[in-house]
Amino acid sequence: MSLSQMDHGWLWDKLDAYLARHSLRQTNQRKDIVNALISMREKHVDAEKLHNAVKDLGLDIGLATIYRTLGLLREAGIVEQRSFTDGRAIFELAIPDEHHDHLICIDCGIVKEFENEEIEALQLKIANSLGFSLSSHKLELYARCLREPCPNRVR
Amino acid sequence: MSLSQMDHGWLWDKLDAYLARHSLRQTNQRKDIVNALISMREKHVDAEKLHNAVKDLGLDIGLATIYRTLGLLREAGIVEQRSFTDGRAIFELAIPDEHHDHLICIDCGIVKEFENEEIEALQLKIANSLGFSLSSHKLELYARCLREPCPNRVR
DNA sequence: CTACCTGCAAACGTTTTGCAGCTTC
DNA sequence: GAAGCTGCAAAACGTTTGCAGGTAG
Repeated sequence: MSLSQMDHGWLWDKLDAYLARHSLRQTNQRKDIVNALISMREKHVDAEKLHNAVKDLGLDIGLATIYRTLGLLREAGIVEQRSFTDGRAIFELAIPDEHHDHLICIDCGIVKEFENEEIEALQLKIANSLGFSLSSHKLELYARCLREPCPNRVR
Repeated sequence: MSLSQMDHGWLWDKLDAYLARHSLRQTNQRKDIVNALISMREKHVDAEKLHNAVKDLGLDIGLATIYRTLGLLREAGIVEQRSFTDGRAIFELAIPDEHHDHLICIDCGIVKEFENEEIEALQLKIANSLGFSLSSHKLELYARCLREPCPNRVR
């Protein structure tokens, strides 16, 4: 077992369990894609970025398989799917007990993560008061850096 | 001035101001699209629904113009663009001082609106503590009706 | 040997764009 | 009459799917 596999033991366990439960196969492509995903610096990746990361490891996997595997990982609860501003889907490892929300800079697009228990509690309360049981939520803050010009700006 | 135009005076003022400020033209299509948007029962519409509403008024406007006008209305601060679960863009009138967030039923897709000052205040605090000035936010709760089966379910 | 999986290319649904003609100012 | 605007059709975009061949269990 490689180092990165050790760091993410929960992930491989979860994947194995999901595959077994649904009578799906362990394939090299799936392992390679997960390894590429783990090794990426960026936490928020889209299918194309992941495809490139896989290629950079010298592997040749079709984009369709990337999409199919990301869908599988989402169903298995291993990644979360988001969307932010543009149309494309963004995926992120769903590390157990590490829920967080996102603040996105409207100048440079940088994504900061934060946690706030108070807001989480209020969300539960709101859903209940409307007669619903909360399943998940999406909270994104769009904001501008207080220092001008934005120090993260690239363009 | 029609009744619906009276009800939405702020909107026409805002549109006129935006058009003037950017040296853009007043056209029948733009007025017709805004009127169709105002007259719709559904608060959350996509481009196709709006296109159909326009057609139902006996008007013949191209889908491309619907998209272009919705983009203009967004830039003018007259509508807000969202996305919810599926890929398509959803638009909603951005009524001044009537901000709200959304709870979406994961069974039937019905959208409930809610407001919560406490959460809004916490968001401001969080953005500031991260060194940002909050511009806008998106909060969506995905939840399941407490009564089974979901009374809103259509399928 | 029976699912299941993959790569490829084609299809998909939504949104954008190039262009020729028309409208607004 | 110059600058915008529109409709149309075609293109673009990210994503999904059908299929023929390959692979895991």
